[in-house]
Amino acid sequence: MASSKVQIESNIKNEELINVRRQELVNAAVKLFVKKGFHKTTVREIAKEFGMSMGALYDYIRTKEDILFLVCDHIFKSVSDKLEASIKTEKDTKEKLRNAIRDYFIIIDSIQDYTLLLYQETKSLNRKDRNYVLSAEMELTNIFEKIITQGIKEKTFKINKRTAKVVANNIMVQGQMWSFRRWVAQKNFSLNNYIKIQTDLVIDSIS
Amino acid sequence: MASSKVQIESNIKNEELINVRRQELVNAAVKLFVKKGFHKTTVREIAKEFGMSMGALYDYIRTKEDILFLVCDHIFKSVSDKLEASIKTEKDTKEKLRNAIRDYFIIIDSIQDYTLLLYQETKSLNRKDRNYVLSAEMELTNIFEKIITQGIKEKTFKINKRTAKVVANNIMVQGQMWSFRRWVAQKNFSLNNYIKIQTDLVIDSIS
Amino acid sequence: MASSKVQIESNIKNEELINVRRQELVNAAVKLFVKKGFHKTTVREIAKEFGMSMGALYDYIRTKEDILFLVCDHIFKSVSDKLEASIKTEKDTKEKLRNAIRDYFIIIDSIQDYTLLLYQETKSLNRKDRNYVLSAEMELTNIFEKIITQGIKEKTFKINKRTAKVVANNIMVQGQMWSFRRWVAQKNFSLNNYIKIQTDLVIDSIS
Amino acid sequence: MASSKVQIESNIKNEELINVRRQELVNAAVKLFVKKGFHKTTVREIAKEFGMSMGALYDYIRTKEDILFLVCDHIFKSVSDKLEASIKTEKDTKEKLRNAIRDYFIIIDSIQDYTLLLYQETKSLNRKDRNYVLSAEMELTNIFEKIITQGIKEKTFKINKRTAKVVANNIMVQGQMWSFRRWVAQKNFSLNNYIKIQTDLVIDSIS
DNA sequence: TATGAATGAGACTTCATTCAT
DNA sequence: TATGAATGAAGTCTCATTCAT
Repeated sequence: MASSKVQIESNIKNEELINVRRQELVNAAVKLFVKKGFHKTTVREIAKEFGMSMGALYDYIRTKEDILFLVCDHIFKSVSDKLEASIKTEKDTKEKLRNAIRDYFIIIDSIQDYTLLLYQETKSLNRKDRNYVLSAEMELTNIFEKIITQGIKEKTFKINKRTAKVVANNIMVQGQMWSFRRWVAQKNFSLNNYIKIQTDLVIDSIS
Repeated sequence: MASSKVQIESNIKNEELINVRRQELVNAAVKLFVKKGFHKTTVREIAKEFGMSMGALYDYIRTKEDILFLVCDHIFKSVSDKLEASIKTEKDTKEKLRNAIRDYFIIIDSIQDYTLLLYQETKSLNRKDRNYVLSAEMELTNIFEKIITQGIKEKTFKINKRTAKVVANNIMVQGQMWSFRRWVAQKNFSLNNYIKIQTDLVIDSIS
Repeated sequence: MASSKVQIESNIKNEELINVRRQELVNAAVKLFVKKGFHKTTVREIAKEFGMSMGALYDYIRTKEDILFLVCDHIFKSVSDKLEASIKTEKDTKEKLRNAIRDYFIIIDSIQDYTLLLYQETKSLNRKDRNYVLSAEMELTNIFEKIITQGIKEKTFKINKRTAKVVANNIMVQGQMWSFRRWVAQKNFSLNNYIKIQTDLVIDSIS
Repeated sequence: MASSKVQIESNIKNEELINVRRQELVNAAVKLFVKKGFHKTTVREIAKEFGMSMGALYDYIRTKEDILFLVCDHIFKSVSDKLEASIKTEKDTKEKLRNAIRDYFIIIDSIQDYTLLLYQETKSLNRKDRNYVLSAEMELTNIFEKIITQGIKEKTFKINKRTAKVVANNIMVQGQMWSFRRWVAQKNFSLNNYIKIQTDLVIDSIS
């Protein structure tokens, strides 16, 4: 997996404790960020949800922005881990793509609040952290691109390589669309429905 | 056009003056919002860019959020007006869809900073204003949906009506993708290139 | 006099108001700094003594350190203005030096709390501001050095130029001593007494 | 020697351990205080430099201020011990004064950072500790006063007793001047130079 | 005796909004 | 109608000190 070790400084020496507490912190923060957005959530609220004092919270991070980064990193890893696991299966390429799309959409659906958060607050990160998140996103996109490229080699898909890149990106945003256009997508379709329609459209457009 | 008259209260009686000033205000604000985001832009900065005092600014709005709404409304109307104009031409349906997609993508490209802004800051609006913007967005989507639906009737497109809705939404987000995934889209493709690839994919998937 | 215009940014546009308010601010701050020192005085306390809200206070300065600088600048100017005025009189050189020492010591005595403050808190300034204050101090020292140097030329004083520099500095610190060693100086001597003794010692050592 | 036993409470029973550790503590703290000043140095930093945990540190002191007191006390004793040792020699009085001044200036020079610290941070001590340091300072001054007084009795020096007190204090501050006006003193003179000039001035003024 | 995670009060600073002029 | 000084609540972050282990 990606996992270039996140480096956020901490006053705490016990590394294991850092990991445990940061996980708790992410859980606390995500709940609030989803509800109110990053800017309207105060550190005090996060500390309260975190169940510790403000001082203790700041033993695990340096700035409020660090919390957002931890959250973004966590969300990305959730998707990434699950998707990579699902890819491992042996299937013919077209089937593999169908499955990848399906699994990806299901993952997105299961964490849709997070997805929304990820795409709305990324811009609040500093340059370095934002780049980290973007490159993480790109890794995900590459998974789809690779499958399609393989299909091209096998003559399963009749598009060129550049188009493959566009299609891979389309799949990504169509997944995200399920979250951030939920007012139209989820009002009109069941998840299975939506998956079937989108998958067919994609396959049709490249076969 | 859409334009259910925006209702933001003002101290000023002269309606024409209100409109002129608000347009200036939008221009000032948009520049700053694009650069720094809504939350990190201060009202003082807006007033300065606006070229008036804080007091004067507050004669035209009630809260900072009102400014965001004016901006969002303005952006949406820009897109909407231009797109509706482009639709008016008499062509066969497939050509009409191609043209609509092309024009839409070109509009998006010409105001890509605004697009980004629209999709990142909408959540900072209050419920009422957010719904207004969302419904405006839906109107736009409907333009594409209608063309496709007509194509279905004419047997030009061989998909069903429900799929038409998905395709229309896909077109919308693929246009937006040009802005908010610019780091990959615009790095790899020219606008014309991108338009051609996406249009072909769409047409292929529904023909 | 010195008065290289102090440049501290302000939100306020009316320059005269800035000057008036900053003078009030200095008066408020000095009282507290003298009593509790710079670090132990809170901005809130200063605002209260200042008689305005914290927000208003921060319209006239940028950081707490700016307040310290304004105070230091004000103290220095008080001494400098008064001393330069006293030098203007026409007298023979030895008498001129006696008078300058006397006036300087009297000034120091009249603002001894400030003197103490100046020499204890200067280090809390940033590099630029500290240098400004130090060079202001040096200007003062130069006044004495010049008188002595003139006496040397006139053969009134029989020391060399390098020693003159030391003597000028000695006069400076002996004046300051009246403040920061007050527990011994002021316990044992009246101001007039102290002035006479120190002046005689200086004159004796260079005549 | 002076050394009215310093009384700072400790959790530790083993007195010898206390002394050893406190000496280490002083060494750690002095380095930081000199660099950043008392207020800007955190207890955490001291503990780190000290090489122990925060808890351990607090076994040897009660408050942060205690550390400052230990440091001040240590500095004073360094000067005091060395100076008293140098006085013991048998010489005629004038020579004895010359030697005492020389030795004092040399000591000051060797610990000039400490000197600076002592005179800038003393005010941060509580009343009791501050008085202790001041009286320690006075003991030092007395050394000079006694030599001069003896010279008066022997008719070597032709000033009165009250003036002797002033001269003794002048010597003290002229030594300190070498540190806290170093930007002018040490830029223009070598230590030997400075000592010679100041000593001659003093001797001339009282002979 | 030693560790270091945790506390919590309080510090500095910002900024949307108001209102006397 | 316009100005801009003033408000004051709230935000982020720090740090001396404690205490369970």
